[in-house]
Amino acid sequence: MASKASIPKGTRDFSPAEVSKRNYIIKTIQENFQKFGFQPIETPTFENSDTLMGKYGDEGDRLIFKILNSGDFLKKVGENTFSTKDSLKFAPKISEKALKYDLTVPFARYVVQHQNEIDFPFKRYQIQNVYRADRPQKGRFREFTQCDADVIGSDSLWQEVEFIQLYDAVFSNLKLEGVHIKLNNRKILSGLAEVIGESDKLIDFTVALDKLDKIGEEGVKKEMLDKGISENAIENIQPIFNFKGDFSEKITLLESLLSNSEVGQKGIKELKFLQNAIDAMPLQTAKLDLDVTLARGLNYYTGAIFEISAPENVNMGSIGGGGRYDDLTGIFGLKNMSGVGISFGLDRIYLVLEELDLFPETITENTKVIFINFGETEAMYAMKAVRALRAKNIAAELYPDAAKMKKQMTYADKRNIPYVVLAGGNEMNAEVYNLKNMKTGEQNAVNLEELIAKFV
RNA sequence: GUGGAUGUAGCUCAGUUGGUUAGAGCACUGGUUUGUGGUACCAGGGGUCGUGGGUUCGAGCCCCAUCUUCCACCCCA
Repeated sequence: MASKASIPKGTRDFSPAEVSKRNYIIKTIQENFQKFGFQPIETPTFENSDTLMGKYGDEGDRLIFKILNSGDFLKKVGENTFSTKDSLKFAPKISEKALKYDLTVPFARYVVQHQNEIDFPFKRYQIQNVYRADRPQKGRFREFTQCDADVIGSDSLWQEVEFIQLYDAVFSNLKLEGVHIKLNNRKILSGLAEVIGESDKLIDFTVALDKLDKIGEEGVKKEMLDKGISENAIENIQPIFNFKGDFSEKITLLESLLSNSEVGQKGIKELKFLQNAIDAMPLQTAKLDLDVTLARGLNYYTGAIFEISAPENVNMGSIGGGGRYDDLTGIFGLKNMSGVGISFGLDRIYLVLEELDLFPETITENTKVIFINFGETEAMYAMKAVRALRAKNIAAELYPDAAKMKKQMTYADKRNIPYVVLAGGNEMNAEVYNLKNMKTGEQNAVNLEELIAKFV
């Protein structure tokens, strides 16, 4: 029985127009990745479960798609495991593979596995789909595309500078103005936790702080109290709730706040380095912000943290993010490899460009000219011209059937094909082609040479 | 994983306190126009009202379950 045609929730089909638009974004990102010296790699769509499990925290484990083993896998499960009905214990017995959850962890695995073939520092980019068993929402899918660039094997802060410039270059090329590159540093967060004497609650502290723009000052304080952070400690960091001003003013404020924290001072030094570099080489369209409430990827980020927020007039969360991780490959047994990387969220950038109507108009235009089919001998005459045009790299096609003129014209119009050639008996005798501009309606007879010249 | 909305033609949506044969616009097909599309006019095709149960003489409308999509939380691109 034929089932109703459908796709799993959180996944999408892409129409020709959508693919064209996606390719436009991908091409822009890819060109810039290459311009900045990154080389492409690809990793499998699925990995061994133990490569992924435990790398993203408990929440992450829950969101990893697990792949059922092949064969009669239940036979291999012991009666004990079976009868306890404990999914956590049961799952690994029947599933040894999982869909990849992001590009960073598989990249770390790749680096460790191929360390002897890689020339460090290794600059790689990767544009692939990743999968999350999340509940879909606006701009949130279960299959989506990430575009990552990472450098591994260098702890130079110039890499951070380059990534800020890379973000700026891509969004400038896409004509997306008003993008904010939000910057923070794990060392600043550690410093803050340190000076209030709550270093052991760093994660709770930062996760709560991260919600400042969402639940407000009171909400954050309440969450901190709930997590066991003392009232006194919260008072000590009161200034960061009114953290206003430009980059320099914020740094000054942090300097006094973190004067007693060694790690905090280190974070400030890094921020200053980036600020100096960007001051000397200003960004084109993006804006660099210092945002101490930014706390993403704390499971592995150790230095800089980036997050890209869409222009304020669109309701979309972050459209990219990244950061510095000092020991990502350590979990796979390769120590002392500092890395830093960023990611572009293709699907969200798409939604933003769509909402702001920023896709170029010609993007869905592919075929430049279509030939009307008047019958077999006329089709042969047309096909010779089609072949000549294609030889010159011009996308041309012949309508396959000798259908009614109206139908063929409508087809050209719907396909957004800018030119139509009408060549019937009269034109054949005169050895010309009647070229019609679909936009202006203009029409004139040209010979084959002139026809080709129109398009090159 | 938690909470709240939603689903009627290919698409966007009407559909009265439950009452005959479920509508519109757009799209599609054909015609006005047998060598000219995008504008106009005429005609036509297309829906077991998400799915499965239930209440009722009678359900698109009420009840239950389930799925989809959307929104918020958690988390995140």
